[in-house]
Amino acid sequence: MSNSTIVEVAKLAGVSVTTVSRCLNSPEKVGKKTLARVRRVIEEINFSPNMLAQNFRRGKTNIILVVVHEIGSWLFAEILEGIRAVLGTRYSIILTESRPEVNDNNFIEMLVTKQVEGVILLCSTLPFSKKLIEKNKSKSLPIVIGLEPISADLDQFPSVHIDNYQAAYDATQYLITSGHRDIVFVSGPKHSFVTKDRELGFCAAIQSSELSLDEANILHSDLTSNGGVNAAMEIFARSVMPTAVFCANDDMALGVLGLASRRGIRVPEELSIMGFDDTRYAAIANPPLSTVFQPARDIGIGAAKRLLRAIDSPEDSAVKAEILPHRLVIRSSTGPRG
Amino acid sequence: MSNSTIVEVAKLAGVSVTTVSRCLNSPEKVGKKTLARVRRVIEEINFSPNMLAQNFRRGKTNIILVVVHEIGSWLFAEILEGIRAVLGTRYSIILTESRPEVNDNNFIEMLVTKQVEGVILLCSTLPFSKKLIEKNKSKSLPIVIGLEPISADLDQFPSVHIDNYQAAYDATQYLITSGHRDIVFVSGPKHSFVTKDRELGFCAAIQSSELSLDEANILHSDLTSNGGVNAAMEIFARSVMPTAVFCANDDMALGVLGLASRRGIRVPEELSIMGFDDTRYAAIANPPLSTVFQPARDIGIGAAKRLLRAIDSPEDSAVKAEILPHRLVIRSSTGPRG
DNA sequence: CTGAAAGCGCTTACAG
DNA sequence: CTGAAAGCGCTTACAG
Repeated sequence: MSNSTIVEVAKLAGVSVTTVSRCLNSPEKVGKKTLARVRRVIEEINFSPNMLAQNFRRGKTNIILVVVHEIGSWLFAEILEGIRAVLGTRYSIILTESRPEVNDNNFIEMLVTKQVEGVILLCSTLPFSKKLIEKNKSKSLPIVIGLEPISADLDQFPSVHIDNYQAAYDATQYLITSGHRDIVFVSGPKHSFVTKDRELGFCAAIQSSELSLDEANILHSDLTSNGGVNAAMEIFARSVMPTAVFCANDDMALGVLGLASRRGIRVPEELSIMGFDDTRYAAIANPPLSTVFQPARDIGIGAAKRLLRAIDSPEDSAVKAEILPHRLVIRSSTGPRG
Repeated sequence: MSNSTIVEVAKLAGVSVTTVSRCLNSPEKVGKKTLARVRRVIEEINFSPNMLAQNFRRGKTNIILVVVHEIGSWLFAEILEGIRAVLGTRYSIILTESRPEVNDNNFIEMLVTKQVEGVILLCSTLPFSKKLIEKNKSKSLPIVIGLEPISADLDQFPSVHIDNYQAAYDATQYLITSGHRDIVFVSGPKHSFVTKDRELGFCAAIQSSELSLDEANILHSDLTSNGGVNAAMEIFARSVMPTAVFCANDDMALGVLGLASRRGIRVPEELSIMGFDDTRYAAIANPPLSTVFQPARDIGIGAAKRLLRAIDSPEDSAVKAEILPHRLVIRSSTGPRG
């Protein structure tokens, strides 16, 4: 199939290859009758242009790179779906994971080698951020950031995310309003920028109430269910237990919830647990998890649209962050202080 | 960067472009001194070959297509990781989802248009299976199937998966041995080939015991937590409840578990619940979910290796299925009949 | 609206 | 071990 080339089509249609090429790429510049004839031939011999040759000639790869922290998570899958929805037909998407276990220091090599036309960053911690900026400078590689606020050196790029600070503030305030006085926040790794913002929001909410902020009430752990379990072990070992735990993401919260139930701690009577993300497992947890919803799909769509804009008109560099709305989702894992 | 070309390198090194090309692609055919000189120049001007030109010239895209049912699931993420681990450096991976909501009937177009060099199928229900076979015939497009047994017309392709029949048989037998007499199996959609095998295994185990197989004890639902909730609603509405539910995957089981707890049904005292896949949420469910482990990562690795073999030596068509081991993982959601 | 011709950056027989 | 030359399948000024 498709060993046929543009010259064959030209021959059969009795036109030049130039004309055939135009029929393919800018049909409006071709006479109606000619166009029809060429199209018929294309149809007949089932011709489709060799994309390899096109890419080469045009110097375009039609590839964009998406860097996620971890592909397995529901959140990223959702964002990706959004990205695909807008980029799907035009670009192929190459995925790279940024977590250290994945040996993708060939990341930069990818940029050179695969010659990607744009990058969407969905992760905060980049070992290679300087390199990236350098690339962006020298080759004007379009970059947009999604989901996470990012290190200061990357804040020159457009981004799409919720107000993590405010969201955490809201969630914390909800817990305070429910009567909780002793709330611990389980944050992510110290270098994580998303969770940093959420941590700040938590602190601010605590301080704007009459409560005092206890440093011991901020824990750092992995953003996984296992990380949640570990944090929970530390919390449950305390002589005086908090009455509420607010986790920086749902997976952690699910981990805390899991250990709580294994330890016979009643949720929410003895302990309220709040997550973040509104992952699909939050709703079916036992008890169903209260959490903060963020519009993952829209984040993907937004990021992709911005990237497209950046690619199509590099000069118009409206570098501003696009803030999407978040929403508290209160289910049964939280309640008034017991 | 890399506006430099092979001819520049040739000029600077005082050799022909042919030689530079050889240094890149078959250095063993080049004299040591020449090679060293050329390499120094390449280093100096930071040259890297234009992959677009290479691909075009070689007629290779270095792209393989992976079709998954749904990218968000832990299982697929794990398999993908396996695939990447073996294909990563050599190929870019394009992902397509096969679930109907995703409008990817451009799938076949992808094959033509993107000119992929191989396909890994991780889903059973293909609207386009005939087309695919046709392609495979006409262009000798290498195809391998992973995770799922597939429709009869596709069984000509190599595949990598567990023995789903036996795994379900084992799980069912475990439930029977635990004293359960009234077990319902929540299967996937009727056209799903994986769950069909599991269903058959379930039936066989029931029949090989002294129990009688009741058609009403086989339900069909979506392979999602929501599908599990729906199935559970039907089950819980029965005048006489089963003492065990075996779900075709973990997400469903988690859904059943969720509804059970909301309805105040004690698990496993009143109801044992068993899943399939050993998803990462199984371990932290409340109570932790008994399930069947399948080596997702190894499935990915196996499938990728086979694809590589199929690409590299098309003649050697050892079309046999590779069966990987499964394992029962008994946690707390199952127990002796109450 | 159409065509002849140059050229994109490589690879690969072929000849030596 | 090395090089001159053809060519992969397109696109794109340029000219008409």
